[in-house]
Amino acid sequence: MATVSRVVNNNPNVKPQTRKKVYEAIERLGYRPNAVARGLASKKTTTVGVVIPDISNSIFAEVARGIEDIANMYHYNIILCNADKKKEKEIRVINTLLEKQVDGLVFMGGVVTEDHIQAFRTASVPIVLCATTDENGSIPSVDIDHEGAAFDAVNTLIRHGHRDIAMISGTLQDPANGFARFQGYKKALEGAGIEYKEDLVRIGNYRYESGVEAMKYFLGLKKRPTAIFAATDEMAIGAIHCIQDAGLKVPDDFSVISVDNIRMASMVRPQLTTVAQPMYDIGAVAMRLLTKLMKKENVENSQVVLPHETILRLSVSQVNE
Amino acid sequence: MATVSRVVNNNPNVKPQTRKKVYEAIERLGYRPNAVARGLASKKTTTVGVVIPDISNSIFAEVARGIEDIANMYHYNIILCNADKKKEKEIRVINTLLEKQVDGLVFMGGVVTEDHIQAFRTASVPIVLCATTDENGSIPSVDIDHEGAAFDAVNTLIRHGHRDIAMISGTLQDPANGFARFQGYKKALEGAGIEYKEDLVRIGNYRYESGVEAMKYFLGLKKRPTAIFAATDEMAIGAIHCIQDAGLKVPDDFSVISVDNIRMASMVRPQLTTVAQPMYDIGAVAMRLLTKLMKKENVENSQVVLPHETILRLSVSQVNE
DNA sequence: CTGTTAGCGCCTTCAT
DNA sequence: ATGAAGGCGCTAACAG
Repeated sequence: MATVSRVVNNNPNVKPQTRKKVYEAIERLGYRPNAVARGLASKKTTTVGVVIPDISNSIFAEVARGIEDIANMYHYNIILCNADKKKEKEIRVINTLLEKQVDGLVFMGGVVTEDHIQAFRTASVPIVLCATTDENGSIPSVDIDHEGAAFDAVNTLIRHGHRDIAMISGTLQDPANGFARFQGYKKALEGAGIEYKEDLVRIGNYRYESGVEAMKYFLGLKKRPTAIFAATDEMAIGAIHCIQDAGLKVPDDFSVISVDNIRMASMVRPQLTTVAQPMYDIGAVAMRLLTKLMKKENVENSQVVLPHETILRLSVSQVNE
Repeated sequence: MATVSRVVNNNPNVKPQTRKKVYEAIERLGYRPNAVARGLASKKTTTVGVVIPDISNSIFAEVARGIEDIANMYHYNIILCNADKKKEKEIRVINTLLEKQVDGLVFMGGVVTEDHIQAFRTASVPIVLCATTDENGSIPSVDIDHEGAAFDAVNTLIRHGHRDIAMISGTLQDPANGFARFQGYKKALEGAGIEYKEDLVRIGNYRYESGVEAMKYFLGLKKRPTAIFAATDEMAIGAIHCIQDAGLKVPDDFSVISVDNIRMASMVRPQLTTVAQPMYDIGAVAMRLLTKLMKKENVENSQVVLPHETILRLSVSQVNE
């Protein structure tokens, strides 16, 4: 019994011959170790929980791949739980995961509220935020500088001579993808001495359709903007199609730029100019950080901000006077 | 101790007053039940494992949503494991999931080989295949009729007067998305008395880029086809962009049709005509089937085939002579 | 309705 | 290098 345990756990204190015999018996009997019993006895499950806000969002899917590759590398299993963008469900899966005795948790995307912090606080295992942060930075996290990314996006518009720049924003309640990107927009305008006009901002929900809607509104303006900054690629693509469906052209009639660089960004015509966030790396770095935390290694910086990069493609052009 | 167990498990045999007291204590102590210990004692984990071949494929993501909604409805947790389209990894996660004592397993997408069947055979819990089937139909499954879907797609091309119809296929090793769809193509041609020509078929890998490549090849043909049938929407979209980048038009110069109906199909211009598979429903029905199996209810039909439907959009037109 | 008693299958000392 | 024994936290009979 104990010897079998040793063999299964690669404990060196087993005579090679015995080890071989055990393996044979395992094979013959079709023995499969019971991870539940093992977890109970050893108080470790070698699995980490990952809560993903929306499985059908390709950004999170890519982040998840990064998480997973690193997890596998360190021999952790991961159990992914979808939370459907619902706060209530997020809290629920966090608790479920904790009950399942995961050795660590990564919380992806999503707004981190006081209730989340509360749930995290009761956990006895390390937690890292991934592609999101909490406002007061008390929890280890890996993300990009959303405001900076937005700032850069709007600035490339400005450098192309645009001054009438509209924004399709996400909800301002969302500190990262929403509010921070909006702040970046405002600061870029301010930096260029361009007046901020409220009717050049529409709030969308990050998805394609809301990009279409917002653009319809801008097309209806008496004084149309010459460029559109969308908080996400999906909304930007919606805007592009709305423009095209109206018989106008990108970038001739409107330049459009956004933030994310999802796969689809290079699968539209014209290909989308956008500020890329390193999705895979965000996941990978977050998981790496978590492994350190789980091993109680001390980490110097637990609030990591990964660099973004502007990808020039074909949806932005010099403004034509 | 036992009483606490009763209240936590909603056993009715507890005086309401005692129940209340227990809840208070739970609250006060911040007690969180240990699902691992519970699983060991009760021999049930109320979780089902889901292996997803490729988390960044939106089809599987949508199927997963169907699985999840139904799982939640029946109070099962699900643990999603990505397998990266690698057979070896698929087998590994199946075993991991089984070691974790899941109460059931859904295996999504992917080719079901003899090795898979072998792994399934050692399981003592029910398994259902989802968006795939095994060749001899010995395992419960939920899928569409891939051959029929492809047949319908090619037929709508034929009804629009096309006779020079090329196909961008998946690998013929894949029985469902590959071989079956290819068979549907051939049968449709046959049914219309059109000769099958080998150089009108290219093998892709289901992804956008391979659609582009295949289309480049067709554009280079001395006698070009007038219509393209792609085995997946992604490849179809690649083909469309390849056509457009060559200065030609869809559907004026080429009609294109495919199978899947991913979200992106209506997010391209022209919007893609395609044969829709009910992704969410495939997941939902599979999970429902699994719940029945787990409860040992008897099911009449464990090989369910869901209907597909042709969605006419703008990428197919009458052939111009 | 509530408390007592065995395990669930494994890991981990402690002897041998 | 191996075996014996206790216990991980909970559920499931069984008494009372």
